[in-house]
Amino acid sequence: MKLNQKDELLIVSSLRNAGVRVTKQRVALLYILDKAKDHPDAIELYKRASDVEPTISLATVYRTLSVLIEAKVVHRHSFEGGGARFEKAKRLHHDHIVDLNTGEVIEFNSEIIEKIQFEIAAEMGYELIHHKLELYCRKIN
Amino acid sequence: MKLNQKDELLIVSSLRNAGVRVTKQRVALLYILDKAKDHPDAIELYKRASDVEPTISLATVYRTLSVLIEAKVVHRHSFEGGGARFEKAKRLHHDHIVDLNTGEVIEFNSEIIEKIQFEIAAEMGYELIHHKLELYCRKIN
DNA sequence: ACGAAAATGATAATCATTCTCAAAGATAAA
DNA sequence: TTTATCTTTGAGAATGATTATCATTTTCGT
Repeated sequence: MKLNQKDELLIVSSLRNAGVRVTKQRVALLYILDKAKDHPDAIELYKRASDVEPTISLATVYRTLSVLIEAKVVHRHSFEGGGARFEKAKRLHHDHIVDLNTGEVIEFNSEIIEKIQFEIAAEMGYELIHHKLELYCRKIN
Repeated sequence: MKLNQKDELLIVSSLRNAGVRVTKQRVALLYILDKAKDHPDAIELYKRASDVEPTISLATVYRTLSVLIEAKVVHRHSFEGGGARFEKAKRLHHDHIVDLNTGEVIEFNSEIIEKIQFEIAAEMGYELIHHKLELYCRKIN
């Protein structure tokens, strides 16, 4: 699969903006992450990115993920019962519901919880930098 | 180190209560978990349990942890930047603040957040089974 | 105490992730 | 655009955590 010029420009400027060198492997991976509607693991990202840029290797997928996480462009998750999964950072923060039956991951966000978290951290003498909230659930019915 | 008879009886009945067979290795590990004030990883538990029961192996530490987690007697955590860490389940649920500078883990709990979580899950058509909330913080001052 | 079923230690195997290093590629300056 | 420097890459080896294997030992209801 080939990515169009408009997508390519956006991705390239994201990378520049993140202060990292632009390579075709990085463009392919970030493109795939941007397009993903789920939360893939490293192997799955490798497969998908290989379709765009066959010269990418698994080592580079891991290296690039580390770089993008460092630059806060990508988030790493380690939900129960499995390896690390990744997603491109979005404008607004969100947390996750994990369906214990299907493994599906759904996003949600709660202003109230976010606010209380800040208060709790402050009360205990801490500045909240970031957080993770995972709700492990089963579908009703 | 040797554990006294009172401790031993308590641990043995915990194991019986959890519906698992009682072995000296399991007693040693659960004793160590019960005594721990921190959140050790498997190797650290292996070291500490070896002191009580030198015949225990690392494989048995992992196996027993799985058994105790299945029985809901132990919780597994995977905080950012490190392997799995374990703690004995307590009466009341709690969440964790992770000090990004020291790695120290502090427990807290918030009735309000717990309540909102249930509401959010219900709103989205899910039954909340359990959850994980981790606040990554830095000490103020 | 007996016997079926389960747990154990030692070690091999697996799995995800990181490291190594020579070659290729990206960037900035000329 | 050519060059010089510094970074990134692929391939595969290495690592580290966790799980599986299997012969032997232990548990526990009878």
